[in-house]
Amino acid sequence: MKLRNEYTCPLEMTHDIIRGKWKPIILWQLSKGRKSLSNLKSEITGISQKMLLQHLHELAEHKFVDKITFDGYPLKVEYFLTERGKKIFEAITIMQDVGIEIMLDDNREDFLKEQGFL
Amino acid sequence: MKLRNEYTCPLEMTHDIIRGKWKPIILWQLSKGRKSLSNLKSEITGISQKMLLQHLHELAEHKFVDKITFDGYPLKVEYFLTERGKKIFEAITIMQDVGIEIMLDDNREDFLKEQGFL
DNA sequence: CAGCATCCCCACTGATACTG
DNA sequence: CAGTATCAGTGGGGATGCTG
Repeated sequence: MKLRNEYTCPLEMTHDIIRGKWKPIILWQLSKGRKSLSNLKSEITGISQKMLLQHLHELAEHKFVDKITFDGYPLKVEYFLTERGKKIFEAITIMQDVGIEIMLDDNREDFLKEQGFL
Repeated sequence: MKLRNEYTCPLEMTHDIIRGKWKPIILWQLSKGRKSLSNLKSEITGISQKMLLQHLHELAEHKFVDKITFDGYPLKVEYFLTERGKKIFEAITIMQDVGIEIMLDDNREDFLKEQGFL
């Protein structure tokens, strides 16, 4: 995700970092606890490994997530939210709530029930 | 902003709507009160009229903002946040806070003071 | 002042194949 | 299982000019 050259407002900074298509869902999944790459890949429908890694790197670069690498085979890595990551997760929670509102407006009540969001 | 065909989670819905480069700043500005198009244009540094209108339309389409059109000349229109708009504005406030954190990490304290964010 | 139409570029994304 | 490299499409965003 390319950052702008000039910022007029800190909000723009955070937004540029979060804008990626899969960023919020990644943060959402990580809020549930530590996850391996393959965990995340199987839990996030439709994401490719490349995008997952790319977004994880960008989130890590700005300290929203961090990871632990374990020695030995098979390879083991765990990703998790930093304090900063937990903080914007609060924002993501609000987005989730609003999303439910929108889908209700859109008559997708059945989908929401089916998926356990209601 | 193109919406996906399939959603696995309401969060993705909200995110797709907010993703646009200028959406959060528009919402931020509107949180201060009703604004005309030219108000917004002059307050948001770098935005073109085309993008401003496009993003306002998309936000209106999903009921984050609404507008009042007044009769007579010169033309007068006022944009404002809906209840839903005020709700995600809470999320945007958090993003602003985190943005300040990030800029502090990045030694942009002087910029933040200069702009009145500290 | 508010709003629409067009043209163009580049960044984001996706698919696929390969390495430790 | 974790991670990198390359290539191709596409749609988001910028510039500009026109209309009521």
